[in-house]
Amino acid sequence: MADDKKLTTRAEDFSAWYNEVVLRAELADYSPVRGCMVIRPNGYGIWERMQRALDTAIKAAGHENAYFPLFIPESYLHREAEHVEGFAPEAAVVTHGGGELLAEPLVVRPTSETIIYSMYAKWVQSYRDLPILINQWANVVRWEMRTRLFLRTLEFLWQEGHTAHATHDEAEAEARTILALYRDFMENWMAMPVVTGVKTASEKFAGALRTYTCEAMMQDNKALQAGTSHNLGQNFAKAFDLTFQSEAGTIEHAWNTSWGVTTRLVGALVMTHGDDNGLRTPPRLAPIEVVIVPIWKSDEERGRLLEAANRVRDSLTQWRGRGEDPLRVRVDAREGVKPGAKYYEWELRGIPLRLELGPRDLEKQACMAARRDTREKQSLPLDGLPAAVAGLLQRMQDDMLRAARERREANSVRHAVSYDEFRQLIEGPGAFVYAGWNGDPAVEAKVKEETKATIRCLPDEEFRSPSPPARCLVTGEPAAHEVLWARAY
RNA sequence: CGGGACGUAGCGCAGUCCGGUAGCGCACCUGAAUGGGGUUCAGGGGGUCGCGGGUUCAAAUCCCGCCGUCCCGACCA
Repeated sequence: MADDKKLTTRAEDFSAWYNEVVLRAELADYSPVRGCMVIRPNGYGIWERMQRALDTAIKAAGHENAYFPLFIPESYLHREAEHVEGFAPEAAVVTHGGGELLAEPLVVRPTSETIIYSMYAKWVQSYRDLPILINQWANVVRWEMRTRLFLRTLEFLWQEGHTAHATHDEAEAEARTILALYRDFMENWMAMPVVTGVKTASEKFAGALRTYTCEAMMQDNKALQAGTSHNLGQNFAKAFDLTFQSEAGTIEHAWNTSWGVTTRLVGALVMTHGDDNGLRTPPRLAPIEVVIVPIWKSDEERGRLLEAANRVRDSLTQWRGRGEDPLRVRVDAREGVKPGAKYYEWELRGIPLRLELGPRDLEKQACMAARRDTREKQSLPLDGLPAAVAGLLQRMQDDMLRAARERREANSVRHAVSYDEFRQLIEGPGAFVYAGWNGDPAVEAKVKEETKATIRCLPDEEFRSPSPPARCLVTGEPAAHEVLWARAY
């Protein structure tokens, strides 16, 4: 039946809806190996846009790209006590090579701190060799028990930055700089607002001094950690003899940071912006921003309309009103597929703007423009079309961020007055709930146990309440912090 | 690893209780008409019914064993 074509609605079953969008928008597919994922061209195109934007920003912040090996000697993981505890259980280990049992097993990197800092140790002698600011684009493997397309796969793609500095303050500034960079990307490219802040001890990266996070709210009101930046202190420098001679002549351990974002961002995009018709992509991230659908009835019309559609495409792609960022346009000239079917398909795939061009439009020297985000249609004159389209795309970009922010604020509670009320909020539809915390890990654990909610972060200044709660939500003791609670992916 | 469900065409499923020639929808191929929001009609291709064993004249169906997947928990970007 025609019902096969319909998506499960978000309200009915968010998880089923999410999987359907990812599969049917051809972002990804399941691989023969459980928990791994094949990223299809449509999904990889979005990831490439993300990569390009992030890579540019990371380089502008003074970093260079390099590449370190996939295999890490197993003993490296064991050098930092907390790190091995965090990652050994989910490590994939190679025991054989060339048909022989290996003398030392090789771990497929779950993250590259150990291999990278062991190399930095060779490269650094003097404070003059610092800072080292390196980023790499790579894949990593973590043997998760349960997986989910894009959000948690056994293998995933990411960028991981690894820096070494002469002082704590410099490393701290670096970690904060990257956090701000991530937030800028998530908000201004992905149109996905995030709350930034610092993780609690129980939620921080294994081996870090402090972990900073970007927390996004998905449409089912669950939180998703979209990116992290760690001040590693001297923990890895001590484990890998990463030392330098200071200006004063003393031998010091370097201070490290590491930070990364992953293909999870593609999943975050779907769960932030998708609707009951499929994916919505903010124009800046869309591999194709505009699709032109010519409409014809006869062969004579077909030739005329295709020619017109190509002319419109050329006028858009050749326009330079956006500097070195030409409009990304595609003409859907397929025969045997009705226009309506094309509309549904491009909507499912999230193309921001559709231009319908039929005989009636051509007579009026106009075309019909349909926004993916609001599904509003308007007629645009072909004269001056590129500037109008670019303006419309920019407005869509802004509107999507605003809408996502409004949704988050509508589902955020500045602070719960009682633990009962808190539990009701968290166990109900779910939300971001800000509350007072006395700083005791036991309280954190108790709430997690009872409600499945975790402290997402101690939010940065700009996210805190104007009048923060004075008391700990659970114990009633004076509150040491205001924290953000949520159920999370 | 604990609790639950499922495994039949590329995808989604019915058929299993009560054994008797392998079915439906979508997708795909051919032809014609159609074409401004998922076209219609006609024809067609595609299956060791997860694997192995057993019962039976006869097994997708009943019995035994194995394997795999998904969902709920513990772990996580």
